[in-house]
Amino acid sequence: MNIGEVSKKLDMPAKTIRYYESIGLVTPQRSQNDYRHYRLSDVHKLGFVGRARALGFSVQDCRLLLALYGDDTRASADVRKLAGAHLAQIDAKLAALAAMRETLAHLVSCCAGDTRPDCPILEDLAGGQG
Amino acid sequence: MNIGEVSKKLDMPAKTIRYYESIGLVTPQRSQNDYRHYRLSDVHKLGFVGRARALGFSVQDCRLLLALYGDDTRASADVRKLAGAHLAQIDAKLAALAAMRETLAHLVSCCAGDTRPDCPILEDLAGGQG
DNA sequence: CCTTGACCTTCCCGTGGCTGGAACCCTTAT
DNA sequence: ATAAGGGTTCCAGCCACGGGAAGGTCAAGG
Repeated sequence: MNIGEVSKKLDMPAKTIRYYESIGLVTPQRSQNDYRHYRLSDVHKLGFVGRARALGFSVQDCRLLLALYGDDTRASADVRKLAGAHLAQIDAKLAALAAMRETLAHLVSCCAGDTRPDCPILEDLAGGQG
Repeated sequence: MNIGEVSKKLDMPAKTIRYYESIGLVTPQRSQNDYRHYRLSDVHKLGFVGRARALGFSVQDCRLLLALYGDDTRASADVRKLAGAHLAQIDAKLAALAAMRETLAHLVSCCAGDTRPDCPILEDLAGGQG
C-alpha cells in the first residue's frame, strides 16, 4: 500500500505517517520508485499508534507500547503501569481544568455582559484575590 | 524595578517576562545601562496576564483582555463574550479528556497487571473496536 | 508523443509558549 | 584583581505535527 491509501484507510494524515517514519516509529519499505510501501503489519502498527494517540498517550509512550506489543515475553504489569501513569496525568489535567472552569464560570456568571464598562472578570484579573 | 525583582514578586520566570516583551505584550522602559525598568503599571499588567494565563486564556486572548482592560469605554459584553468562548473551549476539552479517561480507566481495570503477557490494553489498541 | 492530473518525494519554515544555555556586560563587595 | 550575582542578546529545542514549494512518477486520454 502507498501512503495515500494508508492515510485514507486509517483516517490519518499522510504528513503524520511520514512524521512517524522520520522519528523511527513505523518504518515502511521503499518501492523501486522510492515510494513508501506499507505492509499490513505496518498499517496495523499505525492504527495501533493512532488509537493510543486518541487515548492521549504521547508519541514516546506509543513507542514503548509498540515495543511491549511486539514483545511476547512482556508482563502485562508493565503495560498497566504505563497506562496507569498516563491515567494519573489525565486525572491531574482534569482536576486543573475543572478548577479553571469553576473560577471562570463564576466570573462569567457575575458579569452583566451589557454595554457598561464595569466587569468583574477584568476586575478579578486585575486585582488578584483582592 | 528590574526584571528579577518583578519575577520574584509575581512568581513569573524572567524568561517569560522577556518573552512577553518580545511579542509586544508588556513593554518596559530601559535604564541607562539598558536594563529593563518596570513601572508599577507594567508589573500590574504582568500580574493581570499571569492570572489570565492561569485561567487558561491564550496569550492572544491576554492581549485582547489587556486592551479591554485599558479601554474605559469597553462594554462588559465584549469581555464576557471572550470569556464565554474560552469557557466553551474548556468544556470541550473537559469532555474529551473525560471520555479518554473513561476508556483508559476501563482498560486499566481490565488488565491483570501481573507477569503474564496477556493484556487487554494492548489488545484494544491493536484491534480497534474488535 | 505529449499533456494533464493525481499521486508521490524531500526540504524547510511555522505553530504556542515558553525553557535552556552560551557568551557577554554591569555593579558591588572583598 | 576578582568573584558573585545581577543583567543583556541570540540561538536552539521542546511536541506533534501542518503548510507549501519544487520536483519526480504513473496512468489515462487526445
